[in-house]
Amino acid sequence: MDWNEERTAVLKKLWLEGMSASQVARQLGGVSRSAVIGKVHRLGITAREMPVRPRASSARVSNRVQVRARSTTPIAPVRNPVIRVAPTIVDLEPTSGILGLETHSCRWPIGNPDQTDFGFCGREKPKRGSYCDLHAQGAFRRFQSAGEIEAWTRRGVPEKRVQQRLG
DNA sequence: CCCTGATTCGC
DNA sequence: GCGAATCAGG
Repeated sequence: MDWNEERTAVLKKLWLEGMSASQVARQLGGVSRSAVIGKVHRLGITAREMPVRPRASSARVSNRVQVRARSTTPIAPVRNPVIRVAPTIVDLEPTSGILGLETHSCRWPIGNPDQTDFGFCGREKPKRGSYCDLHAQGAFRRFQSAGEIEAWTRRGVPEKRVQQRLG
């Protein structure tokens, strides 16, 4: 789905009429809310005229009208597989074993799982994410294909943990 | 949990 | 330019 003139025009119209990004996305079909927001920004039409911003919570006009108005199913968004590789880039002493991990503990594995000194970084991490700032830095890289991963790993990255998730 | 727009950054 | 992931919030 590309932003041809027609779709762009519809986007502008609906957006300037006050539709939310997700509403516009549903209307257009084939694009996500993020795509709409991104496009809106690129078009520079971020600011809409809001004579009186109802301000209050999610400006729902009427629950029952809205529910009934929900139209037929849109599109199954197709996403590429996201494969992440976390190479070992930082050497620190583990501060924790699996059992010592708390919700705030960095999950970065250190050492060889077969060795007794294997553990996890365990240092303070942000609420989001699995790793402390140090380990999160540069730890992730996005790949689109298995071949790309091979190329990367063959580049001499010592330890790797590969997880694949779809969607 | 549902939702909103804003921003970043690999592609 | 594109938009998923993330952020920051209602």
